[in-house]
This record gives sequence, structure tokens and C-alpha cells, in this order.
Amino acid sequence: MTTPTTNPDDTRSKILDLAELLWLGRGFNGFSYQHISRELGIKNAAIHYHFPHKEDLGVALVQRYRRRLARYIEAQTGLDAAGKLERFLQLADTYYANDRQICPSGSLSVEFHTLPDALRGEATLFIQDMVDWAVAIVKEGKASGAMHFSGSEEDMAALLCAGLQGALQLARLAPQLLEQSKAALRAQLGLPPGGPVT
Amino acid sequence: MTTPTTNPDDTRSKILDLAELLWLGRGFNGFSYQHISRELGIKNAAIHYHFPHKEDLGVALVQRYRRRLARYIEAQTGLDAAGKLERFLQLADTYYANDRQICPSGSLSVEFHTLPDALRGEATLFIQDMVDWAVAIVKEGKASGAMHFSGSEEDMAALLCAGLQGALQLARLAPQLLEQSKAALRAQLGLPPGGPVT
DNA sequence: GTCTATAACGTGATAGAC
DNA sequence: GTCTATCACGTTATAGAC
Repeated sequence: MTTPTTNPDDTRSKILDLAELLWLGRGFNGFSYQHISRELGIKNAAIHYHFPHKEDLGVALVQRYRRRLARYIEAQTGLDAAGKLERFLQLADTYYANDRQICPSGSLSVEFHTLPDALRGEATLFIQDMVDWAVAIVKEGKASGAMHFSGSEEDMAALLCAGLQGALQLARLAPQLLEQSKAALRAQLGLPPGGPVT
Repeated sequence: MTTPTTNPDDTRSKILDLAELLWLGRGFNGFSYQHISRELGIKNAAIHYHFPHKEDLGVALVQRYRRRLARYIEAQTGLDAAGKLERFLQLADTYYANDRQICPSGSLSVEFHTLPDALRGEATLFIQDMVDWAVAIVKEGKASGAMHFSGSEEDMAALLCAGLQGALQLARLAPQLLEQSKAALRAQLGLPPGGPVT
């Protein structure tokens, strides 16, 4: 999930890789084609060849990310619910370790009102992916007896998504909030403090 | 907490009021002096008179907001812990009802890496205010027996801040997530589903 | 597929008149 | 305290040569 996927030698992939870094570090409105062209040693127009409008780049970023997420989820088929939850929480750690990036859903939702139409559509699909994943984990956990909590699975899954997204953002200003929020989520799910391995 | 405070007739206050709307609707990088001058029927230069740099406007916005929040918190002195929690959760509803705004901490943390220095400093102070408030509510709730949950008060308070911030953002793309997250927070705090009045 | 060159525009910002 | 006028710059985007 951490490493981008396509051939790192072709320019299109290099653009996507760098754009993703900038996107999650600075927001979609926080980077320009100049940031990319300067860093890659190519010209502005070369990026426009691959992605005529910035909207096209944004859509490609979200679509590529959704495909990666689907593979990430699929790779967890063998794990139990507690293990799957740790993978979910791990995502946040990975972002944070990577120059304190935030998660895609955070950028997309905060900037939503300023995003081009097509990107808003992709964003909505992506958020649905995330929520579905959280619901599946929590339902499996409750059904298997590994997790126990009050309230519905859907509510708990919503808090899981929202809490992790918010914690990752707040960690930029108050780093301890990420670990604290994760600990609270584990506790509220009836899981041991350090995750299944501790 | 919803309504700005200073004299609505002088230009400086009008600028701040409108800028706050734009800030929480589109992010700090999502609005310009033109947005404000056009809407207020004044010129770009008039805003620069009151706030020479956009950084100055941002600092003024956060400082004013912190003062309002302090009064909002102080006004709850008579309430019990459950009542104070509802006031905390209510903030999110107010934002959402107001053109699906997000909370200041959300904007400040997501855009953090692109903000001018002075604004980053104010942002850090503001987040500390929020977290302190959440910790106080949760501690009082646990001490009085009104709330019961596993894990530390600090962890729970972190999840409270992070969860509400994330839920408010995600509600732009999936509106049910706000109510669901709030319900989950109440449930995890050992409170009745609809808040103290239901 | 990448380049040069350039257009059209928005943005933050300032000088100086009133 | 607000205005006109203007600036320098960054941004998205396109045409056309190589």
C-alpha cells in the first residue's frame, strides 16, 4: 500500500508518484504543475500531455489509489478481524511516517467544495470504499467474538473512519493524538491495548 | 458560538465575518481577497488596509475564534458532564447546518504544511484549547460517574476531537457519517443514544 | 513524448490620490 | 478609511516545432 505500483521509469508514473506525495502533503489545491515539472526536470507542457487538465490528474490519482486500496484489502483475506483492524490502523502510521501526510479522504473531504466535478465524483466513490471496508472489519469482529462494543456496527465503523482521519490530521500539530486515538479505538472495540501481537 | 461578535457595521468586522465563512467552507487557501471585496462591494485595497497580508487576516480569524470558543466553554459552567459533551457535539451540527462547513481545526491541520508561520503558531494554540476542553469534559464525566469507558481519559478525549473533526469532513460526501459517529461516541462514553434529553 | 513560447487569468501586494 | 491604478508573480492551459 505504501509503494506506488506502475513502472517507475515512464514519465506518466513518475508524475503520478510525485503528485500523490504533494497531494497528501499539501492538499490538491496546494500543489501545481510547476512543483512537479521542476522536481522531475521536465517542462510544464509535458505534464499537460499526460494530463491535459489538473482535474484529469486528480481523477487518475484517486482511481489509482482506489485500485491500490482494493489490493491492500484483498491481501488481508487470511487475517482475523483484529489483524484486519491493525492493518486499517497501520495505514495512518504509514502516512504519518511519510512526512506527516494525511489520508486521501481527508484531503478530498476538506477541499471538497473547491474540487472540480469529476474529482468530487471519484472522491465519493473512494469514501464509500473506505466505509465499506471499516464496516466489514467491525462486523466480522463482532460476529467472531473478537470485538465487543455497544452501539451498531455501522456507527462504530463510522467512528473508526472519522477518528483515524481526524487523528492523522491533528497529529501534525499535536503528534501524541494519533497514538492516543488509536489506543481509544482499540479500547472501545474491546481489543487489547497494543494490538493483537502485544 | 454560531454568530460572530463584534460590531457588524464596521468594515473590519464584516471582512472577518465573511472571511470566516469562506475559510470554513473552502479552506484558508480556497479564498482570496477578491472573494471578499466582491461580496462586500469594496475594493481589494480596502482589505489590505485592515489586513496588510493574508497571514494577518488568518491570525485575526483564529484569535477571534479562540476568544469565542473560550466564552462558549465558560457559558457551560453550570452544566453537568453529559450536558457539556452535548455542547461539544452540537458544535459539529452547527457547522454542518451552515453550508456544510468544517471545523477550524480541520482546515488548519489539513492545510498546515502550506500555511504561513504565524498562522501555524495560532493553529497549534487553538488545537490545544480544543483538546484541553475535551479532556476536561471526559474527566469530569468519569469522575462524576456519568460516563464510563475503558482506556484513559486522555485517549478518549483524543478520539472525541479526532472523531468529530473527521466526521464533519466526511459528512460532505456521506452525510449519515456525522450522526453515526456522534452516536458511536455517546455509546463509547456510556451515555444514552440521543443525548441527555432523549 | 517532450520541447519553446506564449496566452489569459487570478492572486497577493503596494503607491499615492482623495 | 477607501479609492484608482498598477505590479510581479504563479497558475492553468494551448499552439506548434522537433
